[in-house]
Amino acid sequence: MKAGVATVSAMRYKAGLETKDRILDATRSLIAAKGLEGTTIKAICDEAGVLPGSFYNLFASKEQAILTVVREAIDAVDPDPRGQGTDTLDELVLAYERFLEEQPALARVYIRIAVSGAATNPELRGRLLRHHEGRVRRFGSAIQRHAPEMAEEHATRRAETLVLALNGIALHRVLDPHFDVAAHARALLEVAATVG
Amino acid sequence: MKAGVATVSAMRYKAGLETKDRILDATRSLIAAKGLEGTTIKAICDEAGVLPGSFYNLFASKEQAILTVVREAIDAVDPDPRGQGTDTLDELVLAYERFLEEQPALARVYIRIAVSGAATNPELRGRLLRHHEGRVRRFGSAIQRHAPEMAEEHATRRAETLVLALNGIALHRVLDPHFDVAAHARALLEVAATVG
DNA sequence: CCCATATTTGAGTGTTAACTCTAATTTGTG
DNA sequence: CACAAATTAGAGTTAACACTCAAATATGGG
Repeated sequence: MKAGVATVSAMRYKAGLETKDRILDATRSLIAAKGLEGTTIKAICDEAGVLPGSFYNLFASKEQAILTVVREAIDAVDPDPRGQGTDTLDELVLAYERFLEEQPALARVYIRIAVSGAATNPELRGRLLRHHEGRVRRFGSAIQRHAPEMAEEHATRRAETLVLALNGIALHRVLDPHFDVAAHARALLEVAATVG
Repeated sequence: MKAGVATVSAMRYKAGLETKDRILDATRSLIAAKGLEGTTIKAICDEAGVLPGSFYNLFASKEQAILTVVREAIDAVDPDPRGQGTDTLDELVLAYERFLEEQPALARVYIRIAVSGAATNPELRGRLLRHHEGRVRRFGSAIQRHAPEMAEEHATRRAETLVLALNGIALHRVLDPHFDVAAHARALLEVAATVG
């Protein structure tokens, strides 16, 4: 019955599953709104309408709840990581643009964790770097599909530049919620597509 | 003799000035290395070789010390904000590249604060946004100087895309200290310069 | 070298953080 | 509907946090 450090409930009843969802919802919106510093157990429990005892019945630690939300955010950046060879560059950029527009909380979590959490958690940093590399590969092959005459090395470099620029847009969105993500994503796409 | 909330020393002796420098050095490197969460009074004092009483003799609060370092970081991003009409685009990009390479601690402070501190401190967010706008203007006029036939609106948009992309590079540098900033800054410049 | 004042010391304050524990309650199943 | 297990309640523990203060010491102008 013991499962590592703390005993976490097996969640056989639906009440537990609903509570877990409420806690994750609260954690997600708190990280997005206040950052990691403002995301305390008390704040999470207040927002979720739950007491600390219930929290620790479902999560071994505060970090575990946060990491669950972070993994969710990382997964949400790419809509379909398995389909590796069909997306066009336009589709990839548009997908990221939609992610930023439609899931702003997750997008903010992604950026916040990239700069805050990665400093103290090496495993998380590795995960983010691997995720970045995967994204560059996808963008690179989309570029090569669009312009087959381009050398692979050149395409990869251009892909990385593009991904970094998109992250710059996401970063600025954290600072300025009114920032027009769509317009800038398209401006970026225009630049990237024009150059031979 | 009272100066607001707490009484901060007048710093007439050089001992106090040296201590203040050590505290600011410690604060800067701690924010860069561990983020805001890891930057505690105890950590600052240990690193600076000082006791809490000395800290509060020189700073009214922890926030004041952090804001001092943050202002320093914001100022360091632009080498000469007054010279408004002589820099070329190459020089502006190169200057940012050098800032990232030569003052990595300040660069990390800048990025960390942009996503962490700006959430809770509206005044800081406003300052960062104004700073961003100023940078976009400088980049925009450099572009127009280089390509006078370009419409101002178009130049401004391209400038903003470029600044955002550079911030994306700085963001990635926080994640990966081995990241080749120079190569990517130049790749970006190449793309921006090629397009008519 | 005096002495007003700047600076440092270091123990101490109150608060809040994460987390624990036992008892009470709710849930679904045989 | 009974009962075993899951879930919740809520007070309590421990540690770390930002910050204070009175006493001791160092500084440098006169």
